Amino acid sequence: MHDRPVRHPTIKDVALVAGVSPSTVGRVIGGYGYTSAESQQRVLAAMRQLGYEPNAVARSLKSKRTRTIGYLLPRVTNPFFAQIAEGLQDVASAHGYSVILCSTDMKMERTSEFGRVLLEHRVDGIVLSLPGDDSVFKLAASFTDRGLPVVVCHGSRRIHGVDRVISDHMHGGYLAAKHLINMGHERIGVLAVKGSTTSSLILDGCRKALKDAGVDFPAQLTVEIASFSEDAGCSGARVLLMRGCDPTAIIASNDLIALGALGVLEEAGLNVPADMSVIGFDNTFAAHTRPRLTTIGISTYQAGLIAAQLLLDRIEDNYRGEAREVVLPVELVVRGSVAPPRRGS
Amino acid sequence: MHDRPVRHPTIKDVALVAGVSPSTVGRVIGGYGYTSAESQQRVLAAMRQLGYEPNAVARSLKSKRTRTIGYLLPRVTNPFFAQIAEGLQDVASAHGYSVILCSTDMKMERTSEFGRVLLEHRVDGIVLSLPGDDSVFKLAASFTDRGLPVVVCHGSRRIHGVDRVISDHMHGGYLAAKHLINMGHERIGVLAVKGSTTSSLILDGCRKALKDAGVDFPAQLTVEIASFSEDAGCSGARVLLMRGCDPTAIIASNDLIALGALGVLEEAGLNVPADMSVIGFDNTFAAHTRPRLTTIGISTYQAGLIAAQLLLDRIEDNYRGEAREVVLPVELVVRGSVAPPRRGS
DNA sequence: ATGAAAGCGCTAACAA
DNA sequence: TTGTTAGCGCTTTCAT
Repeated sequence: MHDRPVRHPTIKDVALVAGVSPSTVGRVIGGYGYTSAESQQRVLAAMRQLGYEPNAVARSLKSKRTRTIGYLLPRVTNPFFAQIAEGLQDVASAHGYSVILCSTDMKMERTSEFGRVLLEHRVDGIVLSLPGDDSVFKLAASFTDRGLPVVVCHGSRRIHGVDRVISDHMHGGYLAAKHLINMGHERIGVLAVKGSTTSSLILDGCRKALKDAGVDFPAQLTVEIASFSEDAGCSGARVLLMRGCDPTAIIASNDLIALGALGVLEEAGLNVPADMSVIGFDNTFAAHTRPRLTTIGISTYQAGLIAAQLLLDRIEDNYRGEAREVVLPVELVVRGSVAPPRRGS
Repeated sequence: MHDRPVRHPTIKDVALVAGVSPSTVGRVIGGYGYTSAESQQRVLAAMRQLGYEPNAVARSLKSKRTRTIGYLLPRVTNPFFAQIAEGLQDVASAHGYSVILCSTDMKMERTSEFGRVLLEHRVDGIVLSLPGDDSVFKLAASFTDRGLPVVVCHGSRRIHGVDRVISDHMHGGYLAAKHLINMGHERIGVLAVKGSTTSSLILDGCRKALKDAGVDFPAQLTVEIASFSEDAGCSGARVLLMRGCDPTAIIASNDLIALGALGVLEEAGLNVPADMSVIGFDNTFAAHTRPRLTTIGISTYQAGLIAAQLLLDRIEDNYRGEAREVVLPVELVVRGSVAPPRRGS
């Protein structure tokens, strides 16, 4: 119980036990240089006997590489980012890298604090999934200035000189609107998050689909909401219902928002999809709602994998060209929240 | 663009610019020993001028503390663990610690690999949220053997000499069953995960409530399922329906399982809660389903906070006594998936 | 109040 | 093939 930290055996201890010099031990462990079969056996035996674990800290000090990457995100509890994190981590650990989690809770102060810590820890690279306000640019600069590779994975706008993985949100918006139009809808409300690049791309997509179909899209049908949250979805849906523009369908900027809308519609005595169709976005919660949400599927896990890959390319110096941009395809996932509009409405 | 890693300024560079010795710079940064106001000013100015960031790696090598903790969990994409992670990280970062995320995907091999990496990285402590099979004991021992503090946060059984934070699952089972009994239910099916301590505690709680009420609880009403997943919930619900024991309510071992059951019931043409009541467990998805799930609320975020606190106590040597166990209270969260059983059924 | 110097554990250039 | 040595950036003891 009262076992105070046992000193870890060092390369020197191993050398002593094996009866060779520390550098020979180093060579065996590192697998470089020449070592006789005999030395190898003895070193290996000594390592096992002592339970030797190489000290990554000392190694990093020497090599100036920590085999550690930082992931800055709004909140891990949002499945969208958790899935990215999972992807990141899978690739990272397959390459012997560890991931430091930095869930910023969208607080500016915490974010820059995390930035400082990551810098001090001398991480080898950073993945960013943060909303695209100006502070992100400064943050990213604080990394790139020091030659640290950065990859943006969803969230912010393009940052000069930084690799980026995103999804084709505009096409997502297009697909959603198209689907509704095909079902016969003509008055489609959109819940868009104010200041969000993602939302404005979705809107662009919707506009294109509506224009292609020759359907009108008055400004009234777009409601600006404060955030990508269920609460914001509630308020947004209420506003939309009260505007009197009489929509027969709603496109939300993410599933959480759609969830809020679903609740409000239920309260209002409207049946989904009979009285009102709803389309979500991102496919995080869509399978779990009732009715199940028709939504736009985003390959978040995949995005995480690719982001890690791009980052490792830079870290291991396998790529040093211009900033790359990977745009992942999205897909319409049809479930049960869309139906043709009621006749005469 | 082609900015290859710029060398970080060191304490020596700062010393040179400030016109003092490296040790003086060290004293100013570390805030120990004596330094004249004048030196302080010059050092601070030099630091700012050079954009100096202390090197945590070098610091750790010297101090033998990395201010880093590891979190081993099954999957970040499970909100239950994501919430714990969030809590952990909040406390950790408030104390200047970073969290290394180790999402094991429940693969034994990956788990021990992560263990090795954490050991090599010389983390100061470890939080474990892993299922309680025998491998966890070995894993935990590999840490404690080296004097590394470990805290278990949900998941496994008690590990000798290791602090632990859990929730009162048994009482949760009791509350769930009691609630159903109060509504008039007498044949309550339980979906229990095979080999899970949590599930067996929930079962114990149910048994107690049923016994208190003098209600029979034949073995048939308990279905063993393979995992805490939606799929397992589906299969479990199907089995339960086919057994002919005619339950009027179901208690699931977590919300995800309940979700699966909800789907199966819907397919079977059964209305929830009119034809069948359902109670979830853990309150991760409950608010988002339709009907909204009545469930047992677990304070996961809180658990993360406390786990981090216990761990930091050990790390900073503020506590060195016997293993502690914190049992968090649970609560019944009433939503819309429970109603009295149909008359005559 | 400040500087010089040793050493944390490892790597790597050089010597033997 | 192996050993010796210097040094990564920082902390800290010991002199000054």
